Amino acid sequence: MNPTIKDVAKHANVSIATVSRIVNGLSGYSEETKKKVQESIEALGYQPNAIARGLINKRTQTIGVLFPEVSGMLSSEVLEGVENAAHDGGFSVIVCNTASSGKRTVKYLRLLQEKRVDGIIFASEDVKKEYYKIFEEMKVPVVLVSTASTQYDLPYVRVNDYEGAFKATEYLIEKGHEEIGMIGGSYQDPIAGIPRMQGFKDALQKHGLPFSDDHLTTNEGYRFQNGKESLPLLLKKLPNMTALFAASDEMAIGAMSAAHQLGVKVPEELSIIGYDNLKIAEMCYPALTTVSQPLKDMGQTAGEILVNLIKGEKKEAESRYMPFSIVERQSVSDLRDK
Amino acid sequence: MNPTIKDVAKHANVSIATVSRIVNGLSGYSEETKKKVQESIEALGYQPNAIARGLINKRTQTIGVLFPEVSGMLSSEVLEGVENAAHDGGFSVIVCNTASSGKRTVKYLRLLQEKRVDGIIFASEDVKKEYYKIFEEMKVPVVLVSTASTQYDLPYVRVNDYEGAFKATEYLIEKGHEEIGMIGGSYQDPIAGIPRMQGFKDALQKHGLPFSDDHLTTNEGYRFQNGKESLPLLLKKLPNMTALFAASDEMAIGAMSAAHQLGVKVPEELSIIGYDNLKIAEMCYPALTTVSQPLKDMGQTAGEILVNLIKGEKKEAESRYMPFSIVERQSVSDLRDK
DNA sequence: CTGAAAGCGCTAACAC
DNA sequence: GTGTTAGCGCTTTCAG
Repeated sequence: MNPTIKDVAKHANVSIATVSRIVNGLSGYSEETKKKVQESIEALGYQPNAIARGLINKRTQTIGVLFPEVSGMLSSEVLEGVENAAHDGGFSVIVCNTASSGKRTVKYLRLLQEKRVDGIIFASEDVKKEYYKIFEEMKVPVVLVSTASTQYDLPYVRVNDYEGAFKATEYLIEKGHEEIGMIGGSYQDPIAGIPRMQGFKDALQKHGLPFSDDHLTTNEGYRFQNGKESLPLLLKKLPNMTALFAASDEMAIGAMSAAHQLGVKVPEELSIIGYDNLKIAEMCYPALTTVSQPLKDMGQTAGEILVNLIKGEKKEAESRYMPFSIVERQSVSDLRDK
Repeated sequence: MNPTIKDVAKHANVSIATVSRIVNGLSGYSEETKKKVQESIEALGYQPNAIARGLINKRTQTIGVLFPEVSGMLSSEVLEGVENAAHDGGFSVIVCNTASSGKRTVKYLRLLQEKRVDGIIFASEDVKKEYYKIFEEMKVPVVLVSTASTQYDLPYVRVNDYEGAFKATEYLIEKGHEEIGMIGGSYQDPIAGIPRMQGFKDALQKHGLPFSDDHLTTNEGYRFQNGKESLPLLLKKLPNMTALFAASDEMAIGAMSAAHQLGVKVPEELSIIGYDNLKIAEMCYPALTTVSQPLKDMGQTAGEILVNLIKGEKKEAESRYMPFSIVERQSVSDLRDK
């Protein structure tokens, strides 16, 4: 067995209380005993038991992070940021893969409750009533990242999707495009779906460009396949389309792939702008112009907010809109050049 | 505060021992008291405290996973597999980002030791002496994934890199290529570096093809940039090169990107085969032919082995070579067609 | 079948 | 300065 505080106390000929004080950097002992105890700790290879500590402090120094999918490129960047902030704040992070399943999510939340995590980061999904009830039961702070709750007042860290989509569309318009299509998400998705489509529409309208259902395809997901399948549909509805806004980078790259297959040249015949700025955006050819979400920063910020909330330094959490920007690469051509 | 076992006992008018038995599904109580207790549990919303449990059982039902980089596409797929297996086995997983830093790794290992994790998964890095010493101190099982230890006898889950590289090269040769180059890793890297380069050389030799330093560039890392920078170098050394084996998909795609810029057509003028089969391999254009490592499966398998080790079902861990395969897509052309 | 009590490793009063 | 002691919430003998 690992040595305990008792063993150290015995070895150093002091009481366990003294050892505890020294280990925790409190006051109340002479330099002499301190040295003695530290030698004993060294000699025995003593490591304090965080479990016992947690039992008494009611603090586990651990947070839980829930993702709909841990291997997604979006999630993994956010996770890196969260892990970073947590670690800096002295916390460990338990990852949970909800697989977008309500049952799994509830199961995980219960687990995190039993494990007495000090806080939770909830990513990329809508907060259902069941979840919120558990949050309340747990009485630990919760921070949303890359999502927001339509019904509950929970702090979030995200970018303004409406604005991002609006700007992306305007960017295309500024480049001289007039027949612009969009590969969108779902009208059921209040987070990434509706706002991005609305931003698109409003930008067209503001600039006096027409919008109809022909300008848009909706999709269940935001994956490569969705984009790849959407492009031909969109092209059929809008044969003169010169530019395209995709609601995610994966979709944009899917569309690019479909374009290659159809012999449509990007960006010469079709300009494409994506959304997210995943690592792949700069790896594809032509490199994708896209709306950049500071994914890692978002994770980091969410982690920091949570840590502050746990430490009680901030009572009320401030939600944060993170700045987005348009990263210009090679997938959009300027029609005004001609 | 959350209700404790005491509260439940009081509410149900029984002793805490009885509640404990019922909660843990042990025997020794009447159906009647069981019902009574369950109602109390329900009424109070009681959740057993895993911390207190862990203190007494010396089991936290938690494992730690160390990655050199959590946002890498390789790591994130492995992580998903690990998380899956762990969850199925009733364990939670704490992720740790070592950032390839020895200091950070040691710090994390200490942390995991304090948190009393039941086991560790160590990914993609060589096991240094310092690490191994801590593993021994901790007395918990360790499983390596996507790496192996040259010095220590630790169970691992990985693919045979030498074989993978050998087959990839042979694949190119079978397609009629004779001037074949390689973008490799480092001779300092005994895991992914040397074996893949050796496999490449040996395959050339077996088929009577020449090999010299001109056929290879070495790199510090396996990233997109490394590949992108390597291609021009290689092309200068080996102007007649018709095919290329890259030691990672990222490098392959980097090379592809450089080829596009140089006006070299893939696969018409230059065939490229990668290594890993990341999700991006099918997203790029042309879709990348590559050596597939079953990343998620590897994580899953490593997780299962670790769980078995912890549960004591298997005393000695069997290391596992996972099967690789060549996924044919569009980045390699068949010279014999002409 | 059920309860009392010891104790997991530690912290935090409270004494001396 | 330092030690004693009472728990944290739970499991597990050991009695009854």
